[in-house]
Amino acid sequence: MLDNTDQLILDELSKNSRITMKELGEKVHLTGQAASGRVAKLEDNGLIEGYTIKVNQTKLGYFIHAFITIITQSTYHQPYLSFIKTQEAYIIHNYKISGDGCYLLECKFPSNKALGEFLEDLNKHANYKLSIVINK
Amino acid sequence: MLDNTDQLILDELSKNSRITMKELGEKVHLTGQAASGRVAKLEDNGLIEGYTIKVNQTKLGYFIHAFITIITQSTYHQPYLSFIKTQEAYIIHNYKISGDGCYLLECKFPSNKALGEFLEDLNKHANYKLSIVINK
DNA sequence: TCAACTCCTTTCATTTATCAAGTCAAACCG
DNA sequence: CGGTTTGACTTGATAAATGAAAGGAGTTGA
Repeated sequence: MLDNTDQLILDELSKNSRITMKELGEKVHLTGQAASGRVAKLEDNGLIEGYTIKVNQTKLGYFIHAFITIITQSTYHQPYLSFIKTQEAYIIHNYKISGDGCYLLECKFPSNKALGEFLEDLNKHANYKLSIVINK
Repeated sequence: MLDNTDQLILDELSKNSRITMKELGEKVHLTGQAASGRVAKLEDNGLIEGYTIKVNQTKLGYFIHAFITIITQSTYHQPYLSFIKTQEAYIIHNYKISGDGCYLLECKFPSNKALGEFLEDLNKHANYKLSIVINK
């Protein structure tokens, strides 16, 4: 269902999704038209979910990247879930997890002040453990 | 340094990085050439770090998405770092963190068997706490 | 006021994408 | 075996996007 050429196409598009179909074709030894057809199939199959960019969050002013493990006191998660919906600017992902905690929240903040205020509000709905990303 | 139009451009490219410059221009009320110029500047400034695709990992056969908190016994992290370099197929990100643990490892695995073997090898170099992603 | 700059638009030549046939090989089936 | 079907690719023609050059409008500062 997914041959070596398709794999190469995914690799190339991961590296540069704005490559022309002609160039992509050259890299995988096809014409642009054939490459384009392959890509269309990968989209139809749902393997390629979308085309996006990598944005440098630090240059956007988000200097803090954090993971917050959430432990909700009660079995009612709704207050927490409602809360984070109001904080979309800071939230990158909210993963429901098994293991130590109920959720793993990946966030970004412009300053310690913003982080502090966020944690204060968060604490009304859940307990947490904070991990700040230092690197990579 | 970054005006509202630039912000809109980043939003549009995040949603679809393969949009044509002409279409992008229409969305932000510029000509294609002007939009193209803006994008070139965003690239030069390093705000746009690259163009990529979102791949459906489940359809690629990676059914398990996990976060592993790493606690190295010794202060010497090299054995762990060398180990994960040999496991690139499974590693999405390796974040150095402050807080509970030394690293936060985001990984993907095709099966519980692969996960199990990975953890067994990992345990030779570090202790860990495993969280499996259930959702979102 | 003038010059230098920035940012945008217009125009045009070039490149790229797209659509419609047409080719080829493998698989299927009487 | 021969014929048909199917899937994946190529070729060729046309429409669309891109990139470069020229120029205009607004801003800044001497």
